[in-house]
Amino acid sequence: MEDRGISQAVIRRLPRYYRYLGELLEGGVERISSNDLSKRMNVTASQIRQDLNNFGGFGQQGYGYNVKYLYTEIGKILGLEEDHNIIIIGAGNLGQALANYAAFEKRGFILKGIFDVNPRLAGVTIRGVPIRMMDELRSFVANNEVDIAALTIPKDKAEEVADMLVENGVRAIWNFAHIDLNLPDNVIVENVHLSESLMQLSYNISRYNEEHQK
Amino acid sequence: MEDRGISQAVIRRLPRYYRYLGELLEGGVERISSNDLSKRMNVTASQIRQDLNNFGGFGQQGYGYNVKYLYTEIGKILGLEEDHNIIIIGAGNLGQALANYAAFEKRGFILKGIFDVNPRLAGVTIRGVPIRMMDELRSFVANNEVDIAALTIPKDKAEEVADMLVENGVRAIWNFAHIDLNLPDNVIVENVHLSESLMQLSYNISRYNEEHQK
DNA sequence: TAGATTGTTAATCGATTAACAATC
DNA sequence: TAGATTGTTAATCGATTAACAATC
Repeated sequence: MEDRGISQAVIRRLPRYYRYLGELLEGGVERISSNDLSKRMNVTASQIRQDLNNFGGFGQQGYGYNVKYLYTEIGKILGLEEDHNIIIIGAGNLGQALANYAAFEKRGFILKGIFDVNPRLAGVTIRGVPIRMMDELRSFVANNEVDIAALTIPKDKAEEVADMLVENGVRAIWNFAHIDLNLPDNVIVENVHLSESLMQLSYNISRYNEEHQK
Repeated sequence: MEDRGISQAVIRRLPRYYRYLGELLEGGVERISSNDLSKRMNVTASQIRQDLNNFGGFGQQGYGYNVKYLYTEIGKILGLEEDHNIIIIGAGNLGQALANYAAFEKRGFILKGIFDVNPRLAGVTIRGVPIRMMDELRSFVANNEVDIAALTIPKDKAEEVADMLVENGVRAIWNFAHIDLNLPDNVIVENVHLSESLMQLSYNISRYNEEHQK
């Protein structure tokens, strides 16, 4: 999945802008300049203006940005106006954590199904959604509109399951398995590799200790 | 926490090299050239060689890289040779998911404590580690060697807890709360913002749909 | 030795920052 | 109007890729 013109570096920053604007909105702040926002967020004002102007001119000279308006517009850009049907494959702790993450629904991510191999979980319900057995997955996906599949299963099953999902129409995968999925170009994959994040942390600890001759 | 000279862009790629080399090792592959590795990993051979040469010359002209040796060296760079004592604050699904993630121990991340506010979890044990109540946290941290604290608590408590941890000697935080922690420069923070990851996925879906006039 | 492949320098590309004219 | 702040162009900085001499 390659991209039109806007770099993923910019995209990765949008949710953070969105979060800060949401907080400002809650705090009753009506408008904000790129300069004030830049101080809060620890980025340059220039970067904020450059990033936003990839999508249009949301501000007004001499005034700044209307918080509510900008918040809404970034939400639109991020696709949070539309609903997304999501299923979770793997009802282990991580899968359940995602399933219970209530804030999802607020943003239009609607939990449609949870799947696992463990028969003891059959019929257990999370936020009103029953855990189904894996052998139902194929027909479920084929017969329901599924926008996003979150994969919280062991890495040795991930590729196989992902292929099957894609075969049956799923076009976006949120991948928590420790593997790089090999999928057609028209499938969008977002990886969350927790162990890699932890290793990056570990690296930075080592570097710090070295510098300070622990 | 700023960095010596090696960019975080490079650091972020190291765990991925490490993963691929681990797989090659398991597969019994003895040596590999930057070119072959680049094809497997979908990066340029040039980038691999540049990245590695930030840390030293691990290869040999005409031969390539010894898989076992390179794997070990990257492990050292990432600090996986030393043990890291880790505690988890917040024993919800996400906290439990991390606690149960057995592969951590293999990499030298040793679970020393789990904390939660919920009295119903008091004394419950995960992988031999009892869940303790939050009011014990301060003295636990003060009296035990804690290298990393994983924060899997709601965002409104995160800042306060993080401050307390740092006050009591914790120098590295793996932050899952949806907030940017404001901590001294000598504290290392690694953020995992799942909602931002999901929004990035959502953005890419929207973009794809637009391009194909859904 | 000839062939292969690294380590490293140089060239290119992209992203960030600075500057400022436009304009509210 | 004067002041403030954007949108946008230009300058800088950093990261990636290409090229190739060194060398195993």
